[in-house]
Amino acid sequence: MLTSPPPHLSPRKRPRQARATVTLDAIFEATIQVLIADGPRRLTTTRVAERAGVSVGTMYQYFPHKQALFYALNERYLDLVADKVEATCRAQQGGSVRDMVKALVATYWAAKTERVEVTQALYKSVVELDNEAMIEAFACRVDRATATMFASAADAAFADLHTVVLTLLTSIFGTVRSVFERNLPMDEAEAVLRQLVVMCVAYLDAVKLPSDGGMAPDRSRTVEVPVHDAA
Amino acid sequence: MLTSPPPHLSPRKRPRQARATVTLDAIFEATIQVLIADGPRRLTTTRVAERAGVSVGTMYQYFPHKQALFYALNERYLDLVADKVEATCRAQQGGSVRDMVKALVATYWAAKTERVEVTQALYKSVVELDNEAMIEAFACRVDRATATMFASAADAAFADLHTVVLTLLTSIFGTVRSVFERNLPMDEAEAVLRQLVVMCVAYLDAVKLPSDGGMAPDRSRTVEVPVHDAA
DNA sequence: TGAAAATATGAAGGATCGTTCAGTTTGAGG
DNA sequence: CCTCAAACTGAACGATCCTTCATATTTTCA
Repeated sequence: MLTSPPPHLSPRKRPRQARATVTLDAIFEATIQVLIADGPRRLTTTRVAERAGVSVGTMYQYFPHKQALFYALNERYLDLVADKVEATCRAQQGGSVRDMVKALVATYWAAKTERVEVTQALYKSVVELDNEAMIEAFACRVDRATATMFASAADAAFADLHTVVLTLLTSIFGTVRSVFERNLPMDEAEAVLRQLVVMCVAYLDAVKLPSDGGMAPDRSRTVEVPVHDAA
Repeated sequence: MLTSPPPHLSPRKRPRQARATVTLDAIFEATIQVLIADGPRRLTTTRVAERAGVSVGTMYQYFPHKQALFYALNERYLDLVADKVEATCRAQQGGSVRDMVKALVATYWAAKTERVEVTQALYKSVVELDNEAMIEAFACRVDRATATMFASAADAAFADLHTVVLTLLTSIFGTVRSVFERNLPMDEAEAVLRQLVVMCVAYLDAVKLPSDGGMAPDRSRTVEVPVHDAA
């Protein structure tokens, strides 16, 4: 969590006892289930509470209002995805560009397909939520991890790494989202994904600096890419 | 409009007099404005009517309920975008792959940036709408036009045109959407767009069939790509 | 011009939903 | 076991909101 949520969206209190944690998890899971079953419009505080097996009042002990619940839910999810991407990036340090792209696409796709309905439900719950800051924070984490990874590539270097990474991630995330939106059948979806890897590799090959005949980039230590705050 | 909307979402009646047409346009425009100013959650039948300068009852003469209004609004918009893409595809018949990609990206981007707030507002209004069929219809039109265009390319041919087009469009549309979602500053957004073109061209170059030394594809007549219904 | 059709009005009904709070139950620590 | 804080309950309130319909106004056209 790079940035804490805006004050009006932050939780009321944190659970101190074990049962409270259980309750919170139940509320989150119930929210997802109601979102899937009834859609965002029929997602009601009462319905969520009922499904979670708690009373409405309990929800309001943790969240000042419905929006805060949504916010926390999405934040939880994005944090999880960011974790996975970061792990992948770490694992691919020093590898080939092709492997990096493959791993990146696979990781993101896996994270989104693990529970397809959840992903689609969350895409919808995002609406009407001041989630600019949240997305920004997510993007920041992923940008940084990806840039660090590509900076360590064994077989390529890039002049404008920032733009390259931005393009790559925007297109990967966007493409995956588009695949979900179009509701493509599995076989076509997977075909597009495979092609996406081809596309990204071809792109990186097109924009990489000409290799200096044998002088491989120094990989003796990990290059940390500085945080670049987009104003 | 390839498919008519599901019965429960179709308009109640069509305007027969001039003033009715004016009213309808006012309602659509008001919907957009309220969507932008107040967000989808505060978008109320009363508010829309008020902004449109008509009474609530008038709205219900044309739409059986609020959702139908949303549906019609989005359908209108998508039809417009599809029109533009089709026009571009027609204009690029027989050109080079690079020009085609450039034109495609430019057209889609222009359509979405013409009124940025509208685009973002509509992205949000789409939620919670049985718009699968609508998106499917849009995708169908655009897929077909794009496939026809690329089939006529002067400098390349493709083995699996269907998959290539699907990949290309999914990534272009997805990337544009992602750019909007991240709210990138204009200069970065445009940089990504330029890179996107590079990316697509590199991809097409990577998957095109090896040119048969001088035997250019027959461009004497336009090849119509058959409609491919995704079951 | 006059009647029929199309269009517009907006107060009122009915239903749902978010949120509160006074009171109860449960768990932790001494 | 006792006490206090933490956690939980759910009926009730107030605020909207969607939709209808009886009525009024405007346009068409014979």
